[in-house]
Amino acid sequence: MGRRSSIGEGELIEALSRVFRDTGYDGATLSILSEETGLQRASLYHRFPGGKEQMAKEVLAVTESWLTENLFDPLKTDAPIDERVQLLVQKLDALYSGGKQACILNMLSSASDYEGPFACAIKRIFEALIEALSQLATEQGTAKAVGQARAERVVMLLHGSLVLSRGTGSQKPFERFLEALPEELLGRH
Amino acid sequence: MGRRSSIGEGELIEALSRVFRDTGYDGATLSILSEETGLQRASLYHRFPGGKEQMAKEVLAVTESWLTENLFDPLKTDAPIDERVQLLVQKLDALYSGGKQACILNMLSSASDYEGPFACAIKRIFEALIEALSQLATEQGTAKAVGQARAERVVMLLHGSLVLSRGTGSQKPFERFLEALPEELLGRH
DNA sequence: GTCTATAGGAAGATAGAC
DNA sequence: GTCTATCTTCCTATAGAC
Repeated sequence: MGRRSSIGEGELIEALSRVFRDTGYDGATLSILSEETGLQRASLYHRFPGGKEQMAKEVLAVTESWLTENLFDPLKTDAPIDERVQLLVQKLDALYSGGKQACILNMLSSASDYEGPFACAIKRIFEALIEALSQLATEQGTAKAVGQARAERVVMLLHGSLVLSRGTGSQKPFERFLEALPEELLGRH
Repeated sequence: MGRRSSIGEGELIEALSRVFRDTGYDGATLSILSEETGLQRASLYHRFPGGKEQMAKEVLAVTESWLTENLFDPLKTDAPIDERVQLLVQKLDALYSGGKQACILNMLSSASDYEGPFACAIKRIFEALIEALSQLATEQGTAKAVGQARAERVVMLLHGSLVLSRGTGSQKPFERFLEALPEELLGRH
């Protein structure tokens, strides 16, 4: 059990996520992680004996379950399809702060020792995201293959818009993506 | 003037580009850069007194002029539009090795001290790319705003497909992007 | 469970011989 | 223009007190 001024488990992972998301794996030094969590290096090692690699792994694990509970599952209600697509738009807007923040999946893919530790979780999350969108896309009678293709395209547009927004220093690409999302996913041109 | 066994200017920048593209800015240590170029640390500092930051800057500068000469300008011929779009597809396929390689713009955007040194060049290259595609898109009588939007979308899809291909460990997303590119850019649905 | 202190090594960068 | 050798700083990780 923690002492009085300890940081909570939730806030801890959240702070680590923020650092990995903003600086990437190699840029996330223990000094920064220590500063942002308010814990000393040694305290971080007590909580994560595996060091930085374990921290990133747990961040990814929490990200995965967070997305499942707060994005994928809420999209599975029996509310009208347009309502759920609007929910998707709002959630993505909040998740990436209107395009100001990068995606941790992209940032952790850039790890120099990428082969192995994160690849599996990242792949799983990408596929779960596509699957969730695919279910939305096919619920109005659209053929499965078509819905799947649209879902994959939306995921491409999402991450491409984030890359472009960061690269150009403008939130507009992400905003335009969000605006086009319903048409892209449901195929109403 | 160089000695006999020196690496050429072109190969030097090429080797540096490869490292930055594959490992990101923070992951590109001087040890790796030294190993991949065949030059010792001190030799690299003789050529780039500004250190790693100057190396990345020059890599971006060369990337920009390379793209201008080998991609943007060749698209400005008076050949049939479909022929030029096919050229674009081929060039992109080669540039990213069929989706196996990441984009250096995305990888250098992830630098921990991103503010400043690279932001400007990266932004310029993104805009030049969009502009080049926009010209292609509007040459068949399409409205300027529509062509611009399509060009931006193609750039999003390009980078999104690269992110997705790396994240899932499959070249298919990039391949599907290349296949859809002509329709996306010219709007023939 | 958190801390201070420190080990041990790799990072970026420089000096000076050739 | 390239090298070996070195400097300083920062890194990851551990030891041990509280």
